[in-house]
Amino acid sequence: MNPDALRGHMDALLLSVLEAEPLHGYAIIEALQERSGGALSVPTGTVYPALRRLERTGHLASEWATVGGRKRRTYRLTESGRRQLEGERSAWRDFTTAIGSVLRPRPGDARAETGPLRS
Amino acid sequence: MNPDALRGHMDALLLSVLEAEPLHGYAIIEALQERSGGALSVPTGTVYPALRRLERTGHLASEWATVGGRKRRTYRLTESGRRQLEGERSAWRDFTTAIGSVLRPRPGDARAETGPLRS
DNA sequence: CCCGTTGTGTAGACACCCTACATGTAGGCT
DNA sequence: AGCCTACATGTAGGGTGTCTACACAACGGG
Repeated sequence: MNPDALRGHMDALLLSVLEAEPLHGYAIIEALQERSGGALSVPTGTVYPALRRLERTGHLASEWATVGGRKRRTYRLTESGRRQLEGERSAWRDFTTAIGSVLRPRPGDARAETGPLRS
Repeated sequence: MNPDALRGHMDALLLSVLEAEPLHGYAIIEALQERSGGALSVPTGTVYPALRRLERTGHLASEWATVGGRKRRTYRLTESGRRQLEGERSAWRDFTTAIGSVLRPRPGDARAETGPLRS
């Protein structure tokens, strides 16, 4: 997966995996991989700063917890975050529609015509 | 359209509008707007450098032409560009599939349940 | 005792898109 | 004549979000 392609969609992904239940960073990364069928391998250096960014903008809130001697910072969606997620979803639809309509091959564009089409 | 969302998809867009016929930069920008139903307003400062990048990597070739006193640099797909376009299309499918499967709302995620579901 | 897994985090590099500007021709309007 | 819009190409510099690489730390198994 081209790293640049993720640009601007990270927030949507994070908000989406947190919609059902609060999770900590490490679990979020695993959830992204699992939900995408292994296609998404987001490094920690991307996720942790993004989570802090989303907390700073009020879309997430976090609490510390200790489980089995390990310290976790668990993030959950705020009300603002839920609204943001809806916006991201609609933006995603618009985005894919726009790009898709440009990318979709037009009839006659193929360099090797399949049909006869002669005269 | 969030500028960051376009990141990494510009090449695919340019290659795609050039698939059917060679075009010059200005016409490419108009074609992108038209094909996307007005959703894509890509500034010249994005398109011209991107076209040169694609020419440098061998996916495009260009010739100068003069039409009505105006000088145009007309770009066309190379064979390498056509192969690249196929790759970009398949990458786009993978990308939307991966993001889509994460973004798709799960049953039970809604904060306000519509059904009763009690007991 | 080392190593893999779990877990959080920062620093710096890099890539690419954007804003803003520079330059020039053609044609219409006043 | 002067001005404005459309057409047409291009560069410089800024911003910002993702990545690579690293640091730290606790746990459990071999």
